[in-house]
Amino acid sequence: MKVRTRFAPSPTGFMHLGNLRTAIFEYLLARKYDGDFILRIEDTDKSRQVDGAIEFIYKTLELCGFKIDEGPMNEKEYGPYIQSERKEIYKKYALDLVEKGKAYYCFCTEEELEEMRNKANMRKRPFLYDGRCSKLSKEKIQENLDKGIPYVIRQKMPKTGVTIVEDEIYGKIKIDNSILDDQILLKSDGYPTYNFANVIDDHLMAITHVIRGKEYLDQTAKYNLLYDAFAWEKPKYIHVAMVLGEDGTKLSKRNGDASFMDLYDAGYLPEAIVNYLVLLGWSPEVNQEIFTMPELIANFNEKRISKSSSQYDLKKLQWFNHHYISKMEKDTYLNWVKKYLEYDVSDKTEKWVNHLLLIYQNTLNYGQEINDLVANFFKEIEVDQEAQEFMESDAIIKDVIKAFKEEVLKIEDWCPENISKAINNVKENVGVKGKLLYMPIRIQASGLMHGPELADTLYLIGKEKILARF
RNA sequence: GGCCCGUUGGUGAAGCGGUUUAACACAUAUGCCUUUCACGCAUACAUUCAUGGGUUCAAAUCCCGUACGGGUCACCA
Repeated sequence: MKVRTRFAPSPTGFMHLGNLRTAIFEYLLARKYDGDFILRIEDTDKSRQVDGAIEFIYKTLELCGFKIDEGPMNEKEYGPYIQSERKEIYKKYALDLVEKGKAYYCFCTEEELEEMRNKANMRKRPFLYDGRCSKLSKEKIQENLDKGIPYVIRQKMPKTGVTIVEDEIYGKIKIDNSILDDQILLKSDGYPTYNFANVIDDHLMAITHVIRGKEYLDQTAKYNLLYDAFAWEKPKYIHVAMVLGEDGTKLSKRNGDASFMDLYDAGYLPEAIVNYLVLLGWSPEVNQEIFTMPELIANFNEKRISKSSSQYDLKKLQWFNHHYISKMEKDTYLNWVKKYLEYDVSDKTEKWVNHLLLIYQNTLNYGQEINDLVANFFKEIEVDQEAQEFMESDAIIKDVIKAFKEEVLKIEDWCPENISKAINNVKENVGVKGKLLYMPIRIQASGLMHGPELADTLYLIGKEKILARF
């Protein structure tokens, strides 16, 4: 049987890293077995719709390098791939279950349910629907239907026994049937519930492996009962533990935790993000951290997904990103990093800009950081206290400054090579070397004690400005 | 509260009964390199695997209890 996995997000226009990681696992599993990767949009809650969300999801997955074999924007035989367009399908299957006596109409109102809930609360018992509507006579049901009374369809759950859930990661989980609610399959607005739509779609779309968050582990008992009711074969379940934020709590937009797009906009490369995320809660058998997509596919083994949740660590992501940036081709790097440069460089030559950006390729952690790194070349000189103290630490420093200015005046072709020679001449003439030679020049020129290669720094500042500062 | 799951360092983690004095990586610290600054490189960093007990000649690895953390109990996904 052909392996088919699916990524099934809600169209909220927001993709947090836990979500993306699930997509990565699903994608890798599909590719590893030469299977299909399907995108399905779960929009059964009309109130959470966001315009353009589907395009957003496509864009995100595309940036990550995932090829979607089937989905709303490239439909195949299993469509439609948007749940709101499959409304009639769910209804048909829900009714089918009613027919078989495994589900029933429920006409209970919000108020009635509220009352039951309160009673349960008072007795400190979890609320379970008492199944009163399952005892309605055929005639009464028809009567209610004719009157147009709103209804939901609920699944009849067994009251005794246990349901076994088999998960590839967690093994066998036993769930007591007595805690299972007669779950709603079809809501009164005619839309299916998430759980129901999932089972129907996964079966109809021939999904073989369901990868999802661990928070669904308990719910899987209900899924299994549904598969049993239809006498359908169950997919393999792979529940994955959560990704926690940097503070160890749940990832959330509110906590300011980054989403994929936030990171992308800040200048994190998708391949770095993917590489980082795949190693959160999964480890390969080989001792290797940097992976290309084909390597990932070859090395992926769903059995090695971790049982415990893992904490997101920006520093490590930065390390991956730094690595990928420094490995970029020169031209690719320049085109990429220019998107993040916010300074006005219209009065500079392209040569100058490229030189500036290139010297930071091995330092840069993320695109937007270029603005911090480069800032000193766009503002007036400021000498901090430490630098000031250094300048006063030795009498010879004044001679270095003076000698260097003389050397600068002699330079005709202003380039890093000639600047290096000038520095060397100062070394010979004044008789200083090392820190005492380099620091005074650096501080006098830039105000800072650190920065890129000195000759490059001076070159970029420009001859005129240097002369003015010395 | 009931039920389910988890617990190896600041972080990601390997290990799954004996070549483990717990791999590797990030972070951190120190040093080296570069006549400066970064990059890079090297070294250090858990006497111990939440905790108590048990099984065993031998346990991070198996079993039980406890603690802690998380999840779940909707006409939300």
